[in-house]
Amino acid sequence: MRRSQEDTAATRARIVAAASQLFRARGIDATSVADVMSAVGLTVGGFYRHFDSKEALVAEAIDNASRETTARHLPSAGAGGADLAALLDTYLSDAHRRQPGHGCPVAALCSEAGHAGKATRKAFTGALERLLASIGAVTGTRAKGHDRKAALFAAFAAVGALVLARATHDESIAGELLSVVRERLLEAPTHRR
Amino acid sequence: MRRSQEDTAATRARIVAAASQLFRARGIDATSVADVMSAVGLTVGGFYRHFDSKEALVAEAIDNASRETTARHLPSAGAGGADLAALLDTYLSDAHRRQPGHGCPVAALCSEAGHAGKATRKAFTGALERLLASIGAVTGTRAKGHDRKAALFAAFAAVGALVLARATHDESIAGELLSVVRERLLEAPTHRR
DNA sequence: TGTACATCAGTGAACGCGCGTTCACTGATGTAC
DNA sequence: TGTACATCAGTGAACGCGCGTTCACTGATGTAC
Repeated sequence: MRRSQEDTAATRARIVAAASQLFRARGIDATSVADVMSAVGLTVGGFYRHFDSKEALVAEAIDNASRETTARHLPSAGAGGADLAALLDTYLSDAHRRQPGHGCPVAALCSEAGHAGKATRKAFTGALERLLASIGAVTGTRAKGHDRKAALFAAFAAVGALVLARATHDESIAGELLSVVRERLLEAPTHRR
Repeated sequence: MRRSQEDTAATRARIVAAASQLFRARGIDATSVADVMSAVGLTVGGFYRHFDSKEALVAEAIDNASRETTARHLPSAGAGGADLAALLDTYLSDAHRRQPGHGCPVAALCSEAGHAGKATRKAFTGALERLLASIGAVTGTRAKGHDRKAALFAAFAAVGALVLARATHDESIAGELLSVVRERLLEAPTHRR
């Protein structure tokens, strides 16, 4: 039966939110359209009233996750008060490692997105650009040369360590990877205030 | 028809080699058993004379790729003559970025392996341990504290940058990621001889 | 060394299954008068 | 404001397809005597 415009918009948003979480947590291929719809309490058939294809949902889910996590990790972006070390510490937290479904989509989908379709890759590239822009916002847009490179270097190490820590299901290795990057950030702070 | 023992062993090795390349290049899910077998010039049916399941092949293919790339990147491992900067420079080369099928399996499968079965995750963890051991071999097994952490940090940054560079199909971003890490390695060498 | 037979690598077709997508249908919502 | 009708969100079943795996069969290889 037909629903009101508000209900329709709300349902669409719930589909994107559920997809966004499931894709990050279980992977894109491993999550079916039926999985997403039943997570929202609906049946598969209705999906195509909201999206043209699964890939359209994937692209929107990645974009949504990217905006959401950026806003969460950079509450004061632009104000210049953000701290790279603090941001990376959140990024490298056990909570982030254990809950990929609520975390950075770039880390969650990095090796899978490359094998996907054009729309998915485009959305992933957008998410990556937003991540790099976040580093820029934290180090200051005027920071160039060594400062900015050091910040990017630290960010890559953080993403790399998080991804590898998640991929191995050996808790001791996972813990070591993250703590090495954390300690290194404390030992040699990579940005100056 | 039955084949000689040598032929059988050779066929098995060719299956592993083809699988190893295809899984890294296209992804595990995106590569079917039929794809692998036809790459070797055989039909699907014969596959199960060599392996119990697709996952058994995946595990062996990851292990094979790991040993192969480690041997290639660390020809003088143990002799103490290897150079971390040189190793990372090879790792960050355009050739490595463009040919994931012949490169590091850890970088190629990092976000996909975590969603796979137990045997796959075990093989991936083994490959990761071998990668970390390589860093240890290059920095010297006796190196502890800051030196070793700096080396691991650099390695994570290299893996992270490579994976992200491959995931985006924006050539300019991809190139920037790798060059930032390369420059950073030259600016502030992360290991002492 | 020669012979008879069991083994088994590889073929090609078939299997059940889950996937993305489509479709006829229902009935509340939105719109035109 | 009220009425008649077009719209369309959601259902539930069906579709074609590709997947991993199985199986009867073939014929060269390996083995027992």
